[in-house]
Amino acid sequence: MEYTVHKLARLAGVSSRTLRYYDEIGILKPARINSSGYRIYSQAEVDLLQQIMFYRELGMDLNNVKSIVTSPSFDPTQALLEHKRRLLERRTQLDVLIANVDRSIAATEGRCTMTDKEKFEGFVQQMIDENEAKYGAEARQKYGDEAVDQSNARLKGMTKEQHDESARLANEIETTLALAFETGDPAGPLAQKAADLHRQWLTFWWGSYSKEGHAGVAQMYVDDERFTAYYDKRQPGTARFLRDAIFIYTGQKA
Amino acid sequence: MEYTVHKLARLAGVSSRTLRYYDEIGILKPARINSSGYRIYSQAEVDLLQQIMFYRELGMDLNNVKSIVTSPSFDPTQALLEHKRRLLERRTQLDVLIANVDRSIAATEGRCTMTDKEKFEGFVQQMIDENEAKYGAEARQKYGDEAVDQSNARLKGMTKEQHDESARLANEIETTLALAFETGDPAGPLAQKAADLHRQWLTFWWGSYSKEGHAGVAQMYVDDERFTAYYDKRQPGTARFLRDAIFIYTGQKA
DNA sequence: CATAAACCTTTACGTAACGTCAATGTCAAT
DNA sequence: ATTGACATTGACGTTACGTAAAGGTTTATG
Repeated sequence: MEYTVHKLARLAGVSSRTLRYYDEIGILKPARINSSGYRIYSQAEVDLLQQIMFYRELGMDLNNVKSIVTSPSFDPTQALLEHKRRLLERRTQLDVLIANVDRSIAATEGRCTMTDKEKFEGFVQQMIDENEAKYGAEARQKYGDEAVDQSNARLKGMTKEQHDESARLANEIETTLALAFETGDPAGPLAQKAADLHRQWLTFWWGSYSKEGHAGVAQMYVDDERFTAYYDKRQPGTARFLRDAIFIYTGQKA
Repeated sequence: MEYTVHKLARLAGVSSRTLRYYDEIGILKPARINSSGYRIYSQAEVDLLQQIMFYRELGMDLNNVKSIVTSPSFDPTQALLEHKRRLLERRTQLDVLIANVDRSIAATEGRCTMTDKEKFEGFVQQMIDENEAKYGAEARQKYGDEAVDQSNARLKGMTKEQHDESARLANEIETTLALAFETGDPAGPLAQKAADLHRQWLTFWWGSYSKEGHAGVAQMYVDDERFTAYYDKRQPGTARFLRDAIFIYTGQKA
């Protein structure tokens, strides 16, 4: 199937100006130009436009999108998986916002009180998202393939049950950690429970366990922006808090 | 509690430039200016900023936001209820996008085909949103309460409808599954129909769908005695049969 | 066959919501 | 007393298009 600008624009729900602009900045060029100078798009361009729109939906600026989709190592399928991960993240952020608005409604009715900080929960995420959009591409380029390969290899070796178990653990870590963070005490029972869950989770992936390795990973959560972003996505400072808790758990000096 | 620009900015996760701009365009003026010309914000401004940020999150432009929040008939509590409605809408749209990306992944793996139109499902909504943002404020001012009431009714109706739909699906799964079990063939059309119904049912509850999740649940039906008991209550072996059918449906190896 | 409607083209200026200097003043703490 | 972190007001820059102008092409219709 071939499309002119307007046809493709209507299909995708964007303006023809947008497509011309995308051509201008070299992010989406038509398959060919016909004898009258009209832009003609075909299958590959339809799929690429979809990819671009996923990135845009997730708030990435066109410059970044361009550097990703024009990269020779761009893998559409991997990108789709990444889109899905980001969309799910976005949905949990939306849930935080919805919880926020719920509490705000309750507050106006005097059914509860909110601190000023709580009034902006779920919005702050934006900053992190933008940060990810800015540095994410670069980080992917740095660690990308290596990390992907590694995790894929592990994944193949795991049975589905193991996979489920690890997912369950990861989930429990997240919720326990969120609760522990509220207490503010990395030595407290909740934080130590989170650390222990994290040990279990790690043992899954490594097949073995060592206190040194555990502490090392914990430190990495603070040093490596990718992990920091992941753990801090709900509450900034969570990565650091987890590291502190794990240091105490492993008996490491902080 | 009183805030300077920077303090309030950090609290809300925006830049101080943004707050100065909001002052400039008259959308959020500080409570007062101190003797050195500093902007000082207090409680009312914190709450108003939250409102503004909800509108912004939903894609409304500042001009519209201004005309709403500066209107003498602006009702913060009503606005919060409206925010919630819009956020929930936004979430269902996100779910459409997630379903889209799921199908797109399946398509790249050759597990299904997609029309070009389907590739942009969930994006198109944007246009409607923007349209709503443009003319919504005006319409609300004109029809305000009536529209709100209507949408509230729709929400209530929707949830009941959804509830009914899921019950209907569950019922259909049970009968189809019973018939399919008679055939003894988990790859047959009846069993596959049951698997598909089960997918629909699952999508209802999860808001999204993934093969892995589907297969995981299927395995759980066999592993967890509570579920096994439920599905086997009529015919022992039904849980296992359903799992096999779903594994075939999702293309999983049994 | 003409002609209007509905496309397409490039060029170019406009806009929203800030980001980012620059030049300057204020405040708290060492 | 000075340093560093804050504040102020301009003012120009940027992104991702919108919008209009001036014109060529295609297609449907009288």
